[in-house]
Amino acid sequence: MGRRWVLARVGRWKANDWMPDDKDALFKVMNEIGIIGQLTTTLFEARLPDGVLVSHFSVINHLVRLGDGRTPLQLARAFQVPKTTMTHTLSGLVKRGWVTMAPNPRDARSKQVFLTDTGRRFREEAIAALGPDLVEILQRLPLDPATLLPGLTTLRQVLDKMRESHD
Amino acid sequence: MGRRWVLARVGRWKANDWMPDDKDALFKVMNEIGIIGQLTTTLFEARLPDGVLVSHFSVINHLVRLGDGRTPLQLARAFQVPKTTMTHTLSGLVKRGWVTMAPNPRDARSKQVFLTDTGRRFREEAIAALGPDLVEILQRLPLDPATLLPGLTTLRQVLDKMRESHD
DNA sequence: GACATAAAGTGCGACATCGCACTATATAGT
DNA sequence: ACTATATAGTGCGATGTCGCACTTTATGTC
Repeated sequence: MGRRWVLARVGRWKANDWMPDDKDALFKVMNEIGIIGQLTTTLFEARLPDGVLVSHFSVINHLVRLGDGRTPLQLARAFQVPKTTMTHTLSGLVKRGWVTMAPNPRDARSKQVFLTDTGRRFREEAIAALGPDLVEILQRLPLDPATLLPGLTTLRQVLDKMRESHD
Repeated sequence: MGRRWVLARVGRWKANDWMPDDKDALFKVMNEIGIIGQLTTTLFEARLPDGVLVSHFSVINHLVRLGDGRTPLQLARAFQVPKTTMTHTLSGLVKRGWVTMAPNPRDARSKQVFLTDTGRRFREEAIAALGPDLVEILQRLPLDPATLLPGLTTLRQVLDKMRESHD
């Protein structure tokens, strides 16, 4: 189990004691996002079968939505993880019978990843298992999550672009 | 190095093919948040000295802001990590000379964590090193980050409350 | 005060992440 | 075609995260 740190757990900063307002606000936003991401991962992972990680679900989900037959490297790039990490994650999926690996007829260096029926079923069940939590959050949340989406998407796109232009 | 997965890297879902609108929106929000958290961690860690993690900065920052003399367990709770993880993180801080550990005079089972001058200086430098990135993000971001803050804070509070009431 | 129970910290082992280096294959330049 | 370079995948080792169990000390009960 890797993961789970955040810039600084525990909210509330005295604004402006070391940063101008806008930098301070951005830092706080990133901080809150880190915490929420941490809590979300923990929450979701608690709903998955023992030993199954968000990484496993994410890959299966990706294959269901965008189509299987992808190569491991394509998946590694899609998730922005090193290819060694993807090798490891895929080996777990193979072990559980959720995907199969086949040689890529177009390129003998490469492989293709295919979903199995069991794999698709795992995704359905994981989504169903998460449902009640989403409902509970929605019940407690005094705002429409859709209102947050545009701003977050914009922020993500900015960060993505920066990553591209920097490395 | 632990962590770094997100519900599903790669944006764009066909809305509504498996979830009602509001659940779908919430899922997307959590997804974006996971990705942003991942990118933020990577970005910040690239600005820290080699081998220094966000966890190290977070603990030092916490001690500077809320005062040192805390016990390891208090810190573990503040960051929502197991106490073994905090032991490990603190040992790294001691090794680098950024904190010292002293027996707690109030409770012989326990210790207290104190900042050193070097530790405070590390924090200053880390913040300074992150500054240019924050500026660049602000320049590229076509919105005021402060507008995102209330919604995110609300969402975090809801998730925090749920965690309390569930375990 | 003696004793059961709880709490603080840590050693250890399991496992995830990821950099490095290596093999096998593809592609480019001549 | 031949050779140099680049790319796909994986083994290995280092390190972070975290559950379990253990030691030491505190607290609560009689």
